[in-house]
Amino acid sequence: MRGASSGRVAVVNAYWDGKNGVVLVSRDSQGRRQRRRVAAEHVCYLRKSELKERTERDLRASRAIHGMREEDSWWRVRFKTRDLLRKASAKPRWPGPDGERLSYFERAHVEPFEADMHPVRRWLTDNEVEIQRPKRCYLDIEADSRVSFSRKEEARILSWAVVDDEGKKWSAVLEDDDDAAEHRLLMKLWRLLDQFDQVVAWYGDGYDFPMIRARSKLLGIQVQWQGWLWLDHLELFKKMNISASESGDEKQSYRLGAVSTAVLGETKADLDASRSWEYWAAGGAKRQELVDYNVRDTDLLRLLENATGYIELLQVLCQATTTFPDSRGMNGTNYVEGFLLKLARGRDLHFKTVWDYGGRIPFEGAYVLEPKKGILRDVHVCDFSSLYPSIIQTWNMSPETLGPRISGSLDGPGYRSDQKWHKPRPDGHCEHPTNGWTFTTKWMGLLAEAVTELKRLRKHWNDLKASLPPGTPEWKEADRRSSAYKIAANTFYGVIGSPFSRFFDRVVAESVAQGGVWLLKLVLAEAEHKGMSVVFGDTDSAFVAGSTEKQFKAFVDHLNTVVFPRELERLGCPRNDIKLAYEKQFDVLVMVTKKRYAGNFVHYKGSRATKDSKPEIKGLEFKRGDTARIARRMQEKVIHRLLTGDHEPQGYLEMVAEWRTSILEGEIEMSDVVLSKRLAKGLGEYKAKKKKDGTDAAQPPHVEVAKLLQQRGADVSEGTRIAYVVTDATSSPMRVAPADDVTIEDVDRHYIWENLAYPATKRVLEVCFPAYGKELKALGVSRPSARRPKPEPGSPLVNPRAKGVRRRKPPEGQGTLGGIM
DNA sequence: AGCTCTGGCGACAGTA
DNA sequence: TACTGTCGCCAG
Repeated sequence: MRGASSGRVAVVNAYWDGKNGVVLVSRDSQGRRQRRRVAAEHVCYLRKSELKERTERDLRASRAIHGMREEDSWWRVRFKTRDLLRKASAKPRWPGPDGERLSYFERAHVEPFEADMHPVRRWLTDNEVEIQRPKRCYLDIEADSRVSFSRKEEARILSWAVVDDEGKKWSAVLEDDDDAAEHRLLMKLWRLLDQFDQVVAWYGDGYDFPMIRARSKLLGIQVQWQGWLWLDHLELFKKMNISASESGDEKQSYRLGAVSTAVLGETKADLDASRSWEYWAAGGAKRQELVDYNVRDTDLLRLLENATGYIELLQVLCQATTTFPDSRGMNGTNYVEGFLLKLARGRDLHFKTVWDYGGRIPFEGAYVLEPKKGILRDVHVCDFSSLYPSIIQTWNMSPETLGPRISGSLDGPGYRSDQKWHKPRPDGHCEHPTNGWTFTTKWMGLLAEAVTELKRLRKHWNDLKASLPPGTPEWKEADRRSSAYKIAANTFYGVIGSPFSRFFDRVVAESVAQGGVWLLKLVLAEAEHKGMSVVFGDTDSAFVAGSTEKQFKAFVDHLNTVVFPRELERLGCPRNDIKLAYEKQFDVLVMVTKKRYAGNFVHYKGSRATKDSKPEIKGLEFKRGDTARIARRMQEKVIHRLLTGDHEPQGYLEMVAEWRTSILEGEIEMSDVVLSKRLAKGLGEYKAKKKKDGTDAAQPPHVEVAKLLQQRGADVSEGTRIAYVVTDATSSPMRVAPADDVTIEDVDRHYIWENLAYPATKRVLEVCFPAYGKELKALGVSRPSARRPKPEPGSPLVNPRAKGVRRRKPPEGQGTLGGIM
């Protein structure tokens, strides 16, 4: 075993027992699970220079203290329990006799560092540790469907299925509807799980995990819950897939069925799980159907992992950051902490205590250029490779490398806003280009080192991606992995900017972002200087027209070899990791607004686009999961036509007019018009505004619908997607209904056209054909207005059949939406 | 053991 | 009709 020979301890899991022990779980060379208990260390660090003799004496004499020892310029003070440590270091809930809310250490004028650190993280940090690959299984359970989700703990578990990595399957089903049978069912599950370390379930954190935990407790089954790595596959999928998914279709639903269809082309077993009880109660073949369904569903998780590799990716990330691959391991603050604390060992560095959230401290972020809108030809795009990580490296930015500020604005009475003060830059420091802060160059900062490894991994997948034709499945796979490392690398910056993190440093975070603003503006200015035309830029990318491919390549080279080195040297940067890359060219680019555009590739990093290459679409409704499908389809159609080079407005007006008629009069499917939005918080947390007359104002439609669903006992916890339709948009607030409550006949057709379907397409056409604004606008009106004179019968722009009037059936066998569906 | 960040668009409810 | 505040989702 590698762990043993290199003096490292290999662990597959570890947990705190809640008192004074940390339990280490390992796999020995035969693959057997071993448990070992070590002491939990409840520790904080105090600066020697801050600790007064009197306080030191107090601490030594205190019965709360286990002991203290010197470590370089720090005192490491070990408390007997975590509670005692918290008492000494956290702000007390109530004021003391003097009316002040001060902790013991605050009163002693010494700042405790890392006091809140979890005992497991403490152990992982202080020891040479290797995170082992867990034995993984996938789990899914079926429970009594008669019990509403909100009372799910009262539902009896009917069956479970477990599948391992190789596809070996286990399952069991409830024998009788009583506690003894359920007890047997769960005992079988726990005995099986005992051979695994990691349990993966879809929406596990929201359903399966709390469920088996609650039922086991209820039935008196004692298990050491923390002995497993519980991983919610859905949450992981969302985190990793968000930047890889192509259209809003993929985001509309994260139900397992929808995701597996999108990723695997495979549909969930055909069984209505909301009637699980009936299947079970019927017994015999019906009951077996339920079990088969349960097993197949579980196996989908394994197949999904085979197709995406996301769990493997998490494994890689966790091993690199000394973090366990469970749901918490996905958390950025957590794995960044793991990585940085390890890196800080032996550097005489410790980090602040974060018992409580210190409050938001906002800072300035990236620069987004107002785009040139409409149809643009031959646009070249360059972008900085891993911009924020490179900035961190180049200026050696890190909380502990921050030096003095040497310039700033002279604001106050008597000064103009552009007047600045300056001091000379001290030796051994480099200078931020715009905010006056300096960073030492005498040693390498923690952040810079951390970022280097992630950049290396990302480069590997990016190189592969660039060698493949854009849009192909291999390209997408490489893109997915490269995105995951990008997410991780950018997380380091994000965590520095997060007040929840012990590494939070507003100055450093803002310096990173503003370094990016300065660099991007350098590029834009240079392009203008070279006579090119800048059409857009966002954070780390510049969109430029008026250049040939060769010229643009030379332009990028010039920046890399002349401009950046010159400017960075002027600022005293110790190194230059800034690299601009020629990313792609579009022959047609439809620019709608900031962050919303569609482009047709000529090439991507030199790889020529093929017939099968899909266009790049960003930010538009097509990409969004909270839009109506009909809006996405229409917009997609228009975008594709525009990108093929058909820029004749008349054809588009006709196409829109046809769609308009179809939507107002033809047949539409519910799935075309359903809206689906996530509850971003619990229902009670939404702002409840009062109207001027003192009555309650309406909340957003999806929240109103969620309130209704809650009354029926449905799951409306944070994160739930609420599917709804608008049944009458003429009233304010609009009348809405849960999608499952109504049929297409109940949906407000004018609303569909005027608000759901057309606007997304209209905005695209408006920027492309500004001369046709009037016509495009007129097409958007369908509802007869009481104010307007009654339209002539047969007028092309007004639907003669108001809502509720029976519609004629469309001709047999004809697509109703002009063939777009 | 709850929490990467900022910038930005568009939908709605409500006000003036 | 223009504007404000809240919300969700997306770009980077």
